[in-house]
Amino acid sequence: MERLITKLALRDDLTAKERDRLVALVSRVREFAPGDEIVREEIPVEHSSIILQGLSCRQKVLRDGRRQITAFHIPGDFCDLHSFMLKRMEHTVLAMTACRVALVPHERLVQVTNEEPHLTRMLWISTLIDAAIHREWIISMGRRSTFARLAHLFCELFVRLRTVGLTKGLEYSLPVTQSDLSDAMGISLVHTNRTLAALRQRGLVTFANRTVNIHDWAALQRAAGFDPTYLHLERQPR
Amino acid sequence: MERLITKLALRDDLTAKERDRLVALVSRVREFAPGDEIVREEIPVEHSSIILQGLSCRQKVLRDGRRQITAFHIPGDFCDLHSFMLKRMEHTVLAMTACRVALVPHERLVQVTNEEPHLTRMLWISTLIDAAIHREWIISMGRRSTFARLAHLFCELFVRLRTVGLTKGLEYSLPVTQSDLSDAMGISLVHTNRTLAALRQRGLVTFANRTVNIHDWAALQRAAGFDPTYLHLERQPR
DNA sequence: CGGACTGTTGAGAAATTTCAATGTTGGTGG
DNA sequence: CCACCAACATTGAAATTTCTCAACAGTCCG
Repeated sequence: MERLITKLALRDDLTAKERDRLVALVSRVREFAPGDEIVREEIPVEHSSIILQGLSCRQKVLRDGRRQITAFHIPGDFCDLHSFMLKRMEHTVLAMTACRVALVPHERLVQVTNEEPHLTRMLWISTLIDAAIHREWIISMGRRSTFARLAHLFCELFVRLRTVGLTKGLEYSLPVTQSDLSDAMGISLVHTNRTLAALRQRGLVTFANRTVNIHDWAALQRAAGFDPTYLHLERQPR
Repeated sequence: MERLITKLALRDDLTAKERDRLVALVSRVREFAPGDEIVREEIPVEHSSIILQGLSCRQKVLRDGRRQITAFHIPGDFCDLHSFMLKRMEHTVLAMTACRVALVPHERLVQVTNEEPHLTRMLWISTLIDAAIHREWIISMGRRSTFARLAHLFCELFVRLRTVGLTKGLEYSLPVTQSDLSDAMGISLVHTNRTLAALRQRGLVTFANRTVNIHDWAALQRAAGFDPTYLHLERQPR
């Protein structure tokens, strides 16, 4: 929870009361094993989930079996806050590692949004940033080379993980397979493998042993066309 | 404004007072010519925009000149409600036709969100649906053939326009060029042209004279893998 | 009538996928 | 401790998709 609060507080101050209300949202904590579905497509839910520990992703499997990952959720992410209002989920949220997840009953969210307008706006913002990340992915998939696209993802995750204290220097853990990366980038596994090799050879970044190691942060950003503005990490009173 | 209210009311009832407050949000109405920037990237704004008439898009131009369209905004869309909280915009909103736009000062939005929690949730929902549309685009760009991708776009726009009464039968006006479609789908102009020809030849849909004509709605949906659930058009009390 | 914008077509080049084989690693049971 | 298995990563090569370049046609409008 500390991480969620840290993230929200980046954008505007939270009062002690607001922090308390956030903490009180949680009804219980659940553990998921790698591969478990945290939220299953189609099944209406009565609570939203905050990732406390572990990595999860939002994905959709098409009828022909192809899979697309639309987002990664890291600790501190309110990963399906939107299910609070859009009960029917079109996607599955999948635990990629062991995950510890805080469950927030929707009726508590209704209460909080009735009583705490400022906190409501702060939560709203976090969903708006999710949308901004989606737009950046669309740009990546549409108009960036696979090389730049992968570089951009590594940049995005680096910045997001750093905000919640999950990087060490220029290194961070990204416990996914190359196949997962492929499904996030919309390319084939073979091509992912070759593009990773190219990123490595150019001395930008290495992805090995489920760890991302950035060799040249400035060059990586340049190659990716990465501009962190869209993550809205600066203070912006609401 | 009627269209915005229609759309919101699809999901849950709005009281007369809430409708009035929505209408009272608007400070003035501006007209834009085709090609005008309704919202310019980087420039902090003090109001949000509701499209009353005309077609606009959200786009980003990369340093190398390539362009990606991330969304189309149709009449009734609160096209940059998120700027209310994320002042710095990373994208430009461009008028593709002559547009009539209602301007909503951010301070009125703060007031409304302070005083009308239910209406706030309804507005929040509309941004969540924008995000759901983004995710569907990511899926399209990542894992659907260009054929299915274009088909999917035509399905999406058909359903969205129909909700605000802007279709006639299986036909609707889509005043964009093939080049615009290319920049939305992340493919080249030539390839767009050929894919449109294929859609036409297979008897699914024709795009000509800036008009989309659906020949076989069932087959088009099937080819696109289109499932309108993500647009959340059913009633869902909040 | 001419020019600007848009749409169409052909053909070679480049990116990406698919298929298929091989290498590597880490865990497990004997 | 080791053989073996499963999952993951790597590589080569042909097939396919998509892009780029380039030319030309159609339309609208001043």
